[in-house]
Amino acid sequence: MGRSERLGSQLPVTPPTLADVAERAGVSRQTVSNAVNNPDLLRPDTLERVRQTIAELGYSPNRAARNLRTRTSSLIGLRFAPAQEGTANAAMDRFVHSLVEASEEVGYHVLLFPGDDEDPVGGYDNLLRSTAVDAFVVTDTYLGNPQAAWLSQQRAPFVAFGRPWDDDEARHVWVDVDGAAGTRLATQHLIDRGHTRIAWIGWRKDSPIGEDRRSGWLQTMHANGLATTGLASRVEDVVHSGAEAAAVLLDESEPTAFVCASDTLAMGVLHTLWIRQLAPGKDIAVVGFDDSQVAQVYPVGLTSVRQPLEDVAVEIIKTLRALLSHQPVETRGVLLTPTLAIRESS
Amino acid sequence: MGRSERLGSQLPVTPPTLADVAERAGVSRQTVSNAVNNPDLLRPDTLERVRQTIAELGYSPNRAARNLRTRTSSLIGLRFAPAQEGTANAAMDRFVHSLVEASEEVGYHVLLFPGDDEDPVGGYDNLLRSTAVDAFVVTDTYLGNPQAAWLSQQRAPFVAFGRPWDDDEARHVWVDVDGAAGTRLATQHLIDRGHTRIAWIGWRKDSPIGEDRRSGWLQTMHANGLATTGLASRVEDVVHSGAEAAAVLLDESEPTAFVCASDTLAMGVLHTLWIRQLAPGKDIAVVGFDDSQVAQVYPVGLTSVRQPLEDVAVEIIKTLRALLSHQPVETRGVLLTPTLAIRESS
DNA sequence: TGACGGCCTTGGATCGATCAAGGGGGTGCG
DNA sequence: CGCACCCCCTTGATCGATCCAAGGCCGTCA
Repeated sequence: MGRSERLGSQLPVTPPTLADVAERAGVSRQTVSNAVNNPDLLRPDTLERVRQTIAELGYSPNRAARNLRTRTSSLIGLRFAPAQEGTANAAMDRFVHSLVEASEEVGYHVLLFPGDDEDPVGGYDNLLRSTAVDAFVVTDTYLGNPQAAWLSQQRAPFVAFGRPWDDDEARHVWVDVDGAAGTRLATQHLIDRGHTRIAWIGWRKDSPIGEDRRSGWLQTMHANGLATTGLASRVEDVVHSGAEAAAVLLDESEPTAFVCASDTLAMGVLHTLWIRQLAPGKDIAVVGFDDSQVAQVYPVGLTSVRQPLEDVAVEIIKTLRALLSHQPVETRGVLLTPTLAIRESS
Repeated sequence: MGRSERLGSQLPVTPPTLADVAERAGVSRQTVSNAVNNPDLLRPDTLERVRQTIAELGYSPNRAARNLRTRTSSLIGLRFAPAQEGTANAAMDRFVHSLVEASEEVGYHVLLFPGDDEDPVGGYDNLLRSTAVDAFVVTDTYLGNPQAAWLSQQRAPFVAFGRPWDDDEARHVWVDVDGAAGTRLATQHLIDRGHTRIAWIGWRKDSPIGEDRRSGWLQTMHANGLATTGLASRVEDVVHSGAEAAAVLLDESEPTAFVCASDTLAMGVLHTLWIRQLAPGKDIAVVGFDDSQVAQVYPVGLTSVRQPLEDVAVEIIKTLRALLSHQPVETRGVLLTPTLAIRESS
């Protein structure tokens, strides 16, 4: 029902209140409240009658009133930063959607607020002080970002997407994707395809995420008794850096395959291959990281490590609920394993 | 200040209320309220005193209480759908960020909720009934989508991003980007580069957006006295369709340039060029639409029409504010002009 | 008959900000 | 001197749901 009825009816100027429902159903306000929040307390027939009236009137509890009384908002704050121009990093889009879906499942909504590099905690502070959100999801836990520490100190409930790499003191809960496992997958995949000289193009050494991903490549190479000297390069995360690194590696070490820390870098590699008339997937294999739209749309599909962002979102919400209901959180961190989206480039 | 003080202080278990501030400042609650909302009503010295106390206590009005009393939420609802896998359409990401920024400027926040093709108005209905949001921004105004009509009927305030193509009855306000102007820019750009045989690859005829973009190409060609017969193709918005269309057009009509309705299709064209050993930008020019990350990251930078999403967001918020303050909205629709991001492919 | 438990009602207070009306003190004017 | 008036501030009621405590009604069982 609902559907056609809703299409036909028009919302009154002021929506019905709990008292309206109570009067119409011939019960007390308390009973209506119970029908909504503690159905078990009602006798089945009364419950049915109240529910019917609720449906007839199209009643829905006023959020503001409920929020005020219960001191909750059912809102989760998320600082929304757009993907950087000129990179292939499109993870945010998919993650946000997953988070919105997962939140909805348990009655939460996602509230976005802008970020400000000048005052990284300002947005959080405002929302917290005005009790506009119940909790936060923090996504940018990179080196030196004060948000997690600050939120912890404020005793604000939050879950981080990303490990507290640099901070052994951190006591907050987090969910992350095992980058090393991703590059292990990628490297093993290439080894299974018969490659032995597999190069790594990653980020600069000050990126713990980059070093983590690199370690997956390194481990797998060694575990398979393969040499790695002269096969690794660390550069900026921009296309032309990836292209240059690939050119140098090809000249000096003659790899037959590349594993990259990002799709952006992988695009650089593909560019170099194109210039040198080398066919990706045939002459040289390439694997990227993030399974961005670029990887999916590039004419020679780019094999890429795909983060299980849907699962990350579900895990985050699950943790958040435990946190908010003051249940003891059993594990401080959850590490999920990515998958490999295999395409023509490998 | 603020910053260092905030970092040092810890939020109390329950934040200070208006009454706390009032007592500490030696004034009444109403006076504090006025200090926040109607500073003009206070004598300068009183105002200063109250403001100082507010700063000392770190007071911020409780959202829920304010929302309840004023019957507003300062929240704008946006249905968040992720970019389709396998396409290059990354506009949502940038648009959402722009909207979040523009909202913040005027004291609004963006609330995301998931979409459901089964029940397209369900999410809107819930939020509306529970008075959780003040207004909506509707983005998917494609053919046959009942949202705009439904919201209009409910008298729910909303602004659409996208024209009501198919509905002459529509009386709601909207903001849109002039797609035809975009393809005019693209086509003229190619003509200026000396091209005369410029092909069009667009979407199927049932897409009004596609037809709009196509008309820009057509107009510009004719305005310059150039022939268009045999130079147009309408296909699905997937990479391989673009590739096939390009192959056919190259064989049958020998164009020297392509204007595409999307970056996805443009990628298809680039693929065909690659197979045929034709150099994009040298042998054949290509222009896409949307300035997606793919266009930016593709090794041969793809020239692409860029929608002014920041301006769209600002315009939407401006309109929304007028709508909510019951000011007469002077114009029913606003049409913004895109720009051309010129890269190596043309 | 009385005690008891299940189910509902009643009345009130509460969350914290805002609205609407009212009060006190000073000034100006007849 | 008295009254009107304005400025600045205060007071009580209100938004709608939830929480709490007390009690009523009815049927069952000892």
